[in-house]
Amino acid sequence: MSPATIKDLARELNLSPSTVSRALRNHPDISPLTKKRVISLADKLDYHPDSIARSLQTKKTKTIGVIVPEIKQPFFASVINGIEEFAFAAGYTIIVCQSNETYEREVVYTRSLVSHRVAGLLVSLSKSTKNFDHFRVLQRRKVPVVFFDRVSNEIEVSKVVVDDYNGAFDVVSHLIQSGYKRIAHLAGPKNLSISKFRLKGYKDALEQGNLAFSGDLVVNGGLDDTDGIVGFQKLLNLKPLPDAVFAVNDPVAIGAFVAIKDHGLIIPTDIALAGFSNTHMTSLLDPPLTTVEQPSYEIGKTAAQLLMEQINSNDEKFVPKFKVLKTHLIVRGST
Amino acid sequence: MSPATIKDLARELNLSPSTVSRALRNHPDISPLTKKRVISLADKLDYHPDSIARSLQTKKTKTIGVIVPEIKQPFFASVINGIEEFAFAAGYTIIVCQSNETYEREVVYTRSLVSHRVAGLLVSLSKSTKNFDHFRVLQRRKVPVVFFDRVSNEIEVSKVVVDDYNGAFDVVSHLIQSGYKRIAHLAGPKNLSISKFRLKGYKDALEQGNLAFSGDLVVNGGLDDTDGIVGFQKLLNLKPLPDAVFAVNDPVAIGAFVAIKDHGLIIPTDIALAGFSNTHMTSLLDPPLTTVEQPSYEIGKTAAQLLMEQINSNDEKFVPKFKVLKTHLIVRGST
DNA sequence: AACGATGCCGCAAACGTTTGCGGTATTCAT
DNA sequence: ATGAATACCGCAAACGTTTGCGGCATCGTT
Repeated sequence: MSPATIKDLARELNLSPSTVSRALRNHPDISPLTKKRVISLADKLDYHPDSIARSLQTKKTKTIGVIVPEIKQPFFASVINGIEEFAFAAGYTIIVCQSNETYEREVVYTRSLVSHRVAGLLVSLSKSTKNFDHFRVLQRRKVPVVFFDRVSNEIEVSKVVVDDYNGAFDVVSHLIQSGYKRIAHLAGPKNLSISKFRLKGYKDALEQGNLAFSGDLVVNGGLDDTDGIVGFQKLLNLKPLPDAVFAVNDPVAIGAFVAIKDHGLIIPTDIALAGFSNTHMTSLLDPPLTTVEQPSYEIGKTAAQLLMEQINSNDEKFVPKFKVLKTHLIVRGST
Repeated sequence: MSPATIKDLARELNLSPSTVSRALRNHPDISPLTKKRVISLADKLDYHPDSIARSLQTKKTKTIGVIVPEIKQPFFASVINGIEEFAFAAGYTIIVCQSNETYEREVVYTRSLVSHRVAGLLVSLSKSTKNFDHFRVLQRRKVPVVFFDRVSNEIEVSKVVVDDYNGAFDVVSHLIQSGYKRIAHLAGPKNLSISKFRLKGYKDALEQGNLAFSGDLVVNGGLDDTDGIVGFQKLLNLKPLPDAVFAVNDPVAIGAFVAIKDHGLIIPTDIALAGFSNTHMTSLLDPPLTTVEQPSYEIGKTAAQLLMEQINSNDEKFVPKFKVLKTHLIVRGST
């Protein structure tokens, strides 16, 4: 019927609940004999400790919260994969939330996770959050937080990102060395760290390649494939068409990809195209997409790792760490 | 510092914890005035109820467990998306686990979720689980479970699947009507329901099209793209090559896709190819892949919905429901 | 024989809620 | 003025754990 409790075991064995509790956790105060008796009865009755009750007592919990913009984006799915693996190995479970790129749901979820007394939080910011008070609340409550991928420097927490700047710099440099002269950029939301750094890498690569930067060549948009489509439409208005496009990420690149094909242009002879992320499928396009590899699984893993360290450290003054993971240029047929 | 509790509010207002508790939940016994006082102090102190403590008392919890084989598979990511949306709207949070296709982790996770006293479980079976005792335990404990996509009829619970049989039947019929005569099938793990039904649909479509079924033309494998690659290698041993391939799902189809191209064969003139799932990217292949649309988001949504119904129904004898969602053939360039 | 050390175990409080029951003051009808 | 009804609130127990402290035997030492 209803699950067996410690009291049930105690009654059955003529012991006190305290003794049973200690026996189950292998406390030295308990004799080997009673330990055996307790344990054998425990799995005879299929006893499993009520983690709710335990959490209430210890004021600790073995679950961590994860907030991502969207689960279905392959990048985030892969990050979650990494988080889950690491968390599982550490005996933690993860509760997954998606902000759907909205600020409101992000704060609702942080509240909810606080209510759940999670041991820590792993979050990648929604593209529309410009206010960070909900994270300051967490800091006051001393619940560890680490940002990944979409980070902000308004909050002092550990962060793990990829080297967006150098990734962008490398891929644009590659375009330049391949002879392209008018390189456009489909940029992401301005307030996102990834957008800023990739734009900066783009600019600096142009400068180093002695190519003039022109505001006309960068169009701001979102992060989805539809943004790639409308972004490319805008580029079509330019007098001399760009001969290359660097998209802020793979979905946008894919959008541009179909838009380019729809316009009858040939990749990479008419126009080159490069993305960012190395989504699994981009290698299967025709031509396959040049992009920069983003170690999504590792991002998740090291973010979880950083969080664990912070959870297990009772240092009064924890100094946030900042990890940037190397990217890796992958040259394929699209450039 | 440490979060405000109901006792803190009570002390501050010279009330009893019971009154505060009732005031917060808008209990009719409490005067409008004290309700106002309580509520205003509550959000002044940024009070949020401790759901741990509440769960211990009410023996209910507002979280549901989700077990999938792998998060990073786009299909499951999309299902989780649907689950999360529905759960959020109902005030529930989800804790996500991946079995990594292993039986052992599946049982570990069911135990863990029981310990967490989840309100219910949503699970898609790992391809290697042939024993179902861990679910019988859940039934004895009366915790609602619903299977989705990867189901088993050894356990009597609600299930939601897509119409694998007709989906397969339709796509193979389409191949036949397009004039293909030697249609091979890259099948999935034998014990999986989806494999069985898709194979059956394949067979019946052949029969109805007056094509002989031949065991040589079906090779068994897994569900990943690598399985598609090795599966197609095996097909190359056949005397007259097959002129069409129906893969058990899109990843396998993609594996076959690259294997076919590597062999210099042209799709669809030399050989046709069809998949199953309508993974977002398959439309971008060249040629784009014919496949059958699987409403992944809806699967998640209705699975969550079924679970909620069961959670909220205190019917003694709950009769499991079985929902099969329509599939939809999508004909593209690969056939 | 007396003493301290050690091994093993139970008592009781606590974690933050919820809830049945009872109690007091106020109101209303008579 | 008396009674009953009503409005509002507190007491105390409970949910299933964990843990500090103290207690009783037993053992070894002198």
